[in-house]
Amino acid sequence: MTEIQRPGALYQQVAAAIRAAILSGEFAPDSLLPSEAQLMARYSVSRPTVRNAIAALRAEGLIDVRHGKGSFVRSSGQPTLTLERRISRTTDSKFVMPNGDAWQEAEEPSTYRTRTTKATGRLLGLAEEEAVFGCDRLLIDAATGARAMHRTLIPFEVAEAVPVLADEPCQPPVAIYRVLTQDGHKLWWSETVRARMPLPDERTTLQLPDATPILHVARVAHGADDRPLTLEELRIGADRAELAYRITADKQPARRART
Amino acid sequence: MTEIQRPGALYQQVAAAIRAAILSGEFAPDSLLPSEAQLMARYSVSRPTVRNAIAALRAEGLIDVRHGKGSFVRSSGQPTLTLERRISRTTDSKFVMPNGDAWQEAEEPSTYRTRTTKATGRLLGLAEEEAVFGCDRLLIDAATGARAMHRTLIPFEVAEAVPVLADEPCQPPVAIYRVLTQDGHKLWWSETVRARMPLPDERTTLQLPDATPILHVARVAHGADDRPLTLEELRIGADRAELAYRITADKQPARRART
DNA sequence: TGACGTCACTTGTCCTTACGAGTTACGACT
DNA sequence: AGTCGTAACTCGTAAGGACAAGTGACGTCA
Repeated sequence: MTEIQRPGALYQQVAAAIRAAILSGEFAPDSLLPSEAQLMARYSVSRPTVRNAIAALRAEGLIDVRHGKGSFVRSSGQPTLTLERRISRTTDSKFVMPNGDAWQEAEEPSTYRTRTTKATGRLLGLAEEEAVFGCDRLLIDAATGARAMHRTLIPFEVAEAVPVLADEPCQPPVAIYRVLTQDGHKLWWSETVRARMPLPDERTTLQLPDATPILHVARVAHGADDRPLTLEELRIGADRAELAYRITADKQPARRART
Repeated sequence: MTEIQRPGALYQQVAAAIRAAILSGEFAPDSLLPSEAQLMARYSVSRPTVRNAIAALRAEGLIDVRHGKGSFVRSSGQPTLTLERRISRTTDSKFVMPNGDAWQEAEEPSTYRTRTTKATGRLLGLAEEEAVFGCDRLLIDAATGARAMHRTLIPFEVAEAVPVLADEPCQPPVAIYRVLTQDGHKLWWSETVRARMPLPDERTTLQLPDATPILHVARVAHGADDRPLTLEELRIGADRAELAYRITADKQPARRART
């Protein structure tokens, strides 16, 4: 089991041996791996080689290393927080989101004026550098402790058409949906999901472990004429959260794929 | 601009300086960074320190390094392949998926018998180690060259109820939908989206660059009594693909969040 | 008994040196 | 003119040493 294979660089052989030992169950989840010194002796390699192998396994998200303690097999921990991306209406015409009341706001949401980037502008049907209201929230799931960054963007043009929004643009999403509906819009939403590695500031505010990507969800609320009204961005560590959608077949034949 | 900040380890200061230079635009996307030797001179540090800083930036997905050539600023490349996760029915009762005909199959799909894992069993409403049909496909997008791994799992019980499936279980998803519908099922689908770092074999078959997570989508087709019928898994590099969903408000009030 | 200091262990950082391997361009030889 | 080898660059791998910093246990001292 501790044998070293032929192919590739030495540190890759060491990494492959440790990886195989982990996947085979020889090293159980949450258990302590041999120390660097022990691995040096076990495979007869130098410390840089061992550290290089360990760095590779960290980048794969297989192990966690704690200064002064050692390397631990990461518990792949399937069960996570499932975010149901549905929106419902109650009988008294309020909007409700399945996970809505499980989140706690870590601090007062901060409102500000900002401008669209190329990406956010495209989603809102605006050019770059258009003025919008922004509202940032840091959400914490009460049960799991999972953290999420939430941002709402509202174009000035949309807010000005709805006095309640222009007056207080930083409201919870479901409240904004209600206001827009009362303004005569029949809402539907489009979401795009992306995954990427976090920037350093996202890594710290979301308290992410090594090699943990984030899910980046952009939800656009569409109203009359299918015009984009608001944009919500949700960023959450992919180690603890998954997204859930419901799909039903629509009747129109799909248009031809890109020409 | 080449100044080194105070906080943290030397290599982190170097990494922060380079990162700031990239984000400020001093180093444009796709441009060549200074070589390791030049960075050693610029910051008066040793080569391991420079390499450690570069390794940190690689893990963040900010740069790509090519052996013998140098380090390049990764073009953050927003525009990607958008996978519309919708399902439509044509007038002649076929099912169509928006991106369906843009994919090419890299090789013959392989059918086999396998068993559910804990995760796939849960999604199919089965226990662990239940026998199922499996069908793997490697898909390549004709336009962008993006690669995706696709797998369909069909429980024996479901296939046996539909002779066409038991006879030839490895059919395209839309064909399976049609067969199930002709068998009397009124279909709807649930999808769960996760992101994680790829395993080594996924890294190679999907040809992923460094620090690139994968999107892992599991789609379950539900039929009569909302019983799970089939499971499709799609794995694709998050550097080139994004998922798109459409949401409409449903009427039922959402149940209380977990107690 | 309690508090605290020390020590032995862990990983983190940083340096020096050496050579292997991929890339490119230049120049000499045919 | 064309071909090919070499040289000079790049990053990759590997070894050695030294010290800093976090952790936990043990033992001493009050």
